[in-house]
Amino acid sequence: MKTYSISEAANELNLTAYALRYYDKEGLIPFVERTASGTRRFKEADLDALKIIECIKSTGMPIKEIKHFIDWCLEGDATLQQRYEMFVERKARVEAQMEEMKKTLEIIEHKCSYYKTALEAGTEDIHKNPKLEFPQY
Amino acid sequence: MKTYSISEAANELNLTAYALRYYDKEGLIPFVERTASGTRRFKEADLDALKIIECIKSTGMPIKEIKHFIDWCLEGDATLQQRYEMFVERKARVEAQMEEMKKTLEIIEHKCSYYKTALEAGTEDIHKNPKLEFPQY
DNA sequence: AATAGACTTTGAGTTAACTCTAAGATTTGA
DNA sequence: TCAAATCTTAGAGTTAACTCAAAGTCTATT
Repeated sequence: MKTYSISEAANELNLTAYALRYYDKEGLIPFVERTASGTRRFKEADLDALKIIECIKSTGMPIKEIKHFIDWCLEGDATLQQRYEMFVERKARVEAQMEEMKKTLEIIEHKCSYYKTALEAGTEDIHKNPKLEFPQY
Repeated sequence: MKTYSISEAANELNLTAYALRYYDKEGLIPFVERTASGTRRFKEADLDALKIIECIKSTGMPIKEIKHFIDWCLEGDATLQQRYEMFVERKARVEAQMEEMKKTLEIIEHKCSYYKTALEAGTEDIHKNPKLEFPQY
C-alpha cells in the first residue's frame, strides 16, 4: 500500500510540511501512523481525510473547532448526531457566504463599469454628482 | 448635513470604533474630517466609501493593499487605469472563490446525506468499505 | 560505510487585523 | 455647571495559523 512522507503529503495537498505538523500538534490528524522510529507515514485515506479537513476549513471553521469534529469521529456512532448537525450548519454557512459573495460581485462589477467609463472619458468627473462634494471611490 | 460620531459610524457599518481607528491609522480613511478639537465626524459619503472598503476587504484583499487603492483615489485621474485593473482582478478573484465554494458545498452536501443515512441506520458502518481499514470521516 | 538530505521535536518568531488600556481632553444632558 | 459618557492618542496585548531555527535522528544512495 502506497504511503507518503510528510513533504510528499504536503505536496499532494498543496500545504507545507510545517502546516501538517501544526495540524498534528493541534490534534487534527491523530490517525496518521508512524514508523518504529517516529517518522509519519501518510496513507491515501489520510490524504482523503485531510481533504475533508481542508474543505471544512474553507468554510471558515477554525482549527480548534475542527478538532472537536475529529474527536467526535474517534468517539464513534455516539456522536453521529453532532456530526450531522455540524455539516448541516456548515451547509447553511456556505450558502450564506455565497449569497454575500453574489452581492460583493455585483458591487465589484459596478465598479468595473464605473472605471471603464471613466477611463474612456479620461476622467472620473463624468460620474461626479455636483451635489456630492466628495468622491465615492 | 447629518454626520456620525465614531461609535455611531461603527454601528452603522457593523464594525467597532477600535476597527475604524485602526483603519484610520492604516490610512484607509484619510477623507474623514475632524472637529476643531480633533473628534472625527463621519459623513454619509464616508460611510459609503467604507462600505466599498468592506466590500473590497471581503474579497480577501489585505488592508495594506486597499491602502494603495485609497492612495490612487487621492491621486486622481492619473490612476484610473490601475483602479480599473484592480477591480477587474478582484472580479476574477471573486468568481474563482465562488467556483471553489460550489465545490465545497457539494462535498458538504454529500457529508450531510452521509450522516443522515448513518443516523437513520444508527451506525456509520453502513458506509464502511471493508477494504478500507480506516474511517474516511 | 559514509554522507547528503529528509525526518523529528521544542519552542520561538511572524503577520494580520484587530482589541484593549491608560491617561487625558471634549461633549452632552440634567 | 458639573458629572457621566464619549472622544482622543500611544502603545501594548491578543489570536489564529502558520513558519522557522536549532539540534539531533533517520534514511537512501553511492
